[in-house]
Amino acid sequence: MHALYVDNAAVARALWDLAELLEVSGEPQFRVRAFRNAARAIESLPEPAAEMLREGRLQEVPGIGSGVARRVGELIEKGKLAELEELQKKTPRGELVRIDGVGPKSAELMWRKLGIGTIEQLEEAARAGRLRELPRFSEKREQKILRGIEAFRRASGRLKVTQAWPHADFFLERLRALPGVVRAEACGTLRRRRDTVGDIDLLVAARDAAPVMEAACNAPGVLECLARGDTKSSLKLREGVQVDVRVVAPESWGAALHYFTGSKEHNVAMRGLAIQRGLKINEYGVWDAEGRKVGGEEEAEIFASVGLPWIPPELRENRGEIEAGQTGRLPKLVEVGQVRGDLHMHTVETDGRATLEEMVEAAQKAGREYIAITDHSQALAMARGMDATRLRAQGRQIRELNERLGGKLLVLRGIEADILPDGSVDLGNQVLRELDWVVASVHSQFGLPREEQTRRIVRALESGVVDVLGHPTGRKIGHRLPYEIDLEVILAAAKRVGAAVEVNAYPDRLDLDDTHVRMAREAGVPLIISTDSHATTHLLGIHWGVSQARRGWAEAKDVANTLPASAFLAKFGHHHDRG
DNA sequence: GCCGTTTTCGGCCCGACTGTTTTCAGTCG
Repeated sequence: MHALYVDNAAVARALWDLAELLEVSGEPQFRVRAFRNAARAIESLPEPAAEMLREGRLQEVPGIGSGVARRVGELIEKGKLAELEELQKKTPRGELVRIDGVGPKSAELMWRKLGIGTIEQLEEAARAGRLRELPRFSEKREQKILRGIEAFRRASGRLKVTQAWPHADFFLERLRALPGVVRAEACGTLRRRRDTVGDIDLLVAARDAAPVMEAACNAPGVLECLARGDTKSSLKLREGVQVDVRVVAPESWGAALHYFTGSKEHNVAMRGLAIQRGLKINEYGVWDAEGRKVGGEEEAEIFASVGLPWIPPELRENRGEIEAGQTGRLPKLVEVGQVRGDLHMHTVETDGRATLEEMVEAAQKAGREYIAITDHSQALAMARGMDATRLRAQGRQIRELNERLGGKLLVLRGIEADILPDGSVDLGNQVLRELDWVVASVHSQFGLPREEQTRRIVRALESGVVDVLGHPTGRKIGHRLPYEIDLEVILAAAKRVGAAVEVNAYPDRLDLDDTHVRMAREAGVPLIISTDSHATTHLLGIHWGVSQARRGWAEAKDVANTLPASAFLAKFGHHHDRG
């Protein structure tokens, strides 16, 4: 049978769905967890699972055995899992467990007693106060569930950037290979690098649009063609993603790219400037009062026509970028190539999937000059957090490793220490002072009132042992809202004690986000962009964080880990006795 | 379902919080 195009994200998604449905069906946790582990493993594979399966190497991946391999095979052969479809028919309530505060037991109970099978029905029941009829449910619980639904909704229908890019790349590659295609790019929110995207907008420059429309609609993975015009088609992919493909003539490329990149607010402001100059900007070009075309092939021409330098897409939100351009004050945004250090990552010692040596090797390949190993501290029992003894043992390992590396990569002895509810930092100052690098993060008590949560974090910063506040707002995109904090107060405290704030590049987090980055920058608090890697492949994701920093107007000078190792250590090296 | 092997069976990160509990089930990380 002919093999279908099924990317790793799609395989992983099928496994996630399967795990979810098995969970609410009352399957043993271990079986459910096995599928989730496998899904995570597949998500972070450096190459297509389909290929590894064909070459018989898939089962070598930790977490993937014969069961998962068989299911991956079925997905590639048939594009679906019979078992999954069966469960979806029988067990429509799987999606309920996506809501923070709803687990398998509640989902099952709500289904059995109230017939609630979808998030929509759950919301309706919670609003109507019907959930409190259930045992162990209350009005308070209903409110919590409604908040969970809000967090889910805020990202629902939207894709995380990591999910969107592989689809965009897949199409771009195919489209660029077509004869007659001059250029092809992703635009819209994808090009502006927002943390989530609604749909995928692709722009193609070609003289003849028909072959492009043809190729797009018939690409593998296209479930249906929602609309097919002469120059624009909308496709729905099997994974539920919508892709819009638009073709323009090469001489309109720049104008169209600008137009479809947006944001709408930015475009409105730009067109306003054009009107002041007696010009008109549309997606085909820039036109003077007599209707003559005065530009449009290159994007820079659009900006030049209204007296602006080219503005990077990440800034195009009408948040002052036009004024900055007019006054020559556009920031020189940080670039991914400028990041030298990665200061947040985990190993098998706690909840990472790679060993210290594997992480070091991968970090070298990723081009880092220095890294910090920051496994969890003991308070995070779920991740097998380290006590002082294990931490010191790891420190000795790192010291030996540094000797062997001979300076090719500098490995800092670090930790991601829990900020306890009272604001103390797990493991205590004495132990932490032996380290080179301390990330401190909140992993518990997310629901504290704003003042208390703020005070907790400020107190941790004031301990003086914290180098950087990890994922400062705690959000998980599409799952958990940020916890309630007064970031201004926290930034002021960080500034006072000389601590940095993290731009966590992990795609589920992207925390700080763009607006918070800008606040930190304006408060004069250094940023640290780190991957929070739990596997070697995650180390390559630093650019997700760089994009958020760029959206927050960050320059290299605002990002401390763009410094060479020596300068970085001079800035943060208040510790001593470095290996 | 995955894993390891002194193991092809019998384990599988497990402690803390929350709410509603009158002793703990459910959820989270």
